Amino acid sequence: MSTGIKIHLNEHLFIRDPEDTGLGRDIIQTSVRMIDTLGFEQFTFKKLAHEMGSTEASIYRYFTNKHKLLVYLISWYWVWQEYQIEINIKNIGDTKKQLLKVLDIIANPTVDFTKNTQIDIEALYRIVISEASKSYLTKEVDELNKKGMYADYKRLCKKIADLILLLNPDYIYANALVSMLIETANQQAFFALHLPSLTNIKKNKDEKIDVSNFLSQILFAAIKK
Amino acid sequence: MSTGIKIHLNEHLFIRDPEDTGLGRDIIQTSVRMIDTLGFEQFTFKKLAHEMGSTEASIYRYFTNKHKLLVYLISWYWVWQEYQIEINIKNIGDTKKQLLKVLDIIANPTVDFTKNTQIDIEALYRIVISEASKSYLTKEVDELNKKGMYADYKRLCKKIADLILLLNPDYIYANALVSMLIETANQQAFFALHLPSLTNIKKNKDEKIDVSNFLSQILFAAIKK
DNA sequence: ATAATTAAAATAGTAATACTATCTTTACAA
DNA sequence: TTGTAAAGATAGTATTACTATTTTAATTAT
Repeated sequence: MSTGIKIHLNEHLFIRDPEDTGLGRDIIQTSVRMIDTLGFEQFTFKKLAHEMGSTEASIYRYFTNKHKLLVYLISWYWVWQEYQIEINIKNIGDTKKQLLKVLDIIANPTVDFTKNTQIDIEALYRIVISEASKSYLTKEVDELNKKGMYADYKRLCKKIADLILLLNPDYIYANALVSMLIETANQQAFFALHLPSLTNIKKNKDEKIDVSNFLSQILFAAIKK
Repeated sequence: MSTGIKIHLNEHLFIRDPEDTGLGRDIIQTSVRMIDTLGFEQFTFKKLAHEMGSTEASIYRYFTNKHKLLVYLISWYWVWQEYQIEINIKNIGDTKKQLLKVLDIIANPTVDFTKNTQIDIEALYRIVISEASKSYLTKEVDELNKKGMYADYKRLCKKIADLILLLNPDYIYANALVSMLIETANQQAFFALHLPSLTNIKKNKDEKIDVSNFLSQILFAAIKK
């Protein structure tokens, strides 16, 4: 399915496009693994360079700093999600069923997808759960937003909001509802793992967390006429 | 109303209780102002010490590191919120009206409250909006949780969930709903300020952001039988 | 085939961060 | 007056987050 797709991202996200070179792809691959295991705060370019057998200076030719690399990775994820959603709903006629599928993909992104050769999607999904909000929760947010760094996330939200408006054109909170649902998907997954008393979602038999029922209950209750 | 209340927090949150000494209170007061203006990443104990006319070493006698100080401040905020909620709903008979008041307090915490002499609540609220999730989005979360560092937040959520269960005892997602609503209140306020296309909430005439209508629409739609 | 260009490695260095340690001064209490 | 604890003063360390420079290797253009 997603094997070999090339994801092109806003050029402000990097200095040199990491998709273009072996070293660039290695930076992405290795940083995903390392941020997943170390957490974003403990992750450094020095450790990354050491792990890759490269140098700090080489990495700085691709990304100005580790925060930009995080923004890049999260953006990559949203583009990948948009693609997954697109190919999975295009043959569904009913808008309500399309939305159910969308929520399922958002809540269970690593189920039922073909392995991507480049990026460890399961690790990236864990990064999204724990670190995604740090990509915008920064004093730089307005500056970065002006440069279009959150465009991929915003486009994904808009597409889903448009589906909602198809079902209920009078609903005035479509954008808020969508961003809430996406953020909630990751947040509740985090709570299920670390602060279980804040949620009702539990691991199922396969040790997986499925927030999609909660999300769809909220969504369809909210937009009911 | 809240003038002079002394808020007592889990003793694992600090080394020496900052409420006990002048220097301690100064640390809290000044750090709230500085984290608000600089953002958490740019804020350091060195800058704080310099601003206070004290020394780094002195601050380290109160908090092991700046992250713990953040956890302390956020925890302080939830205790303060719980208190605001308590005194504001105790004379309301109807549970539904109580919940509406709760959402109003969560969404508009700085409206209609008596000034606290110690802490700049408006600055602290801005910190909550931009930095609160960083208090738990860390690799240390399980360790900190075990020590009870998130107990105040969890207790607040539980109290609100109990109100919801009073209205609809069969609702299976009460905890998830509450944590979603609280997180959403701050998130949508952030989006309204910095990523407006992700929300439908706009500043009103007084330049204030009021998410409470959105929250109540979601809440009551979700728990409707 | 050679020269020109570019990528990346190797090395070095700096300012700031996140601490830790120690010693002195001050204050107040026993 | 002596003891104790808080806080100030000072110093120092390892790590972080970079920047700069030089060298080597690989590609591409002529």
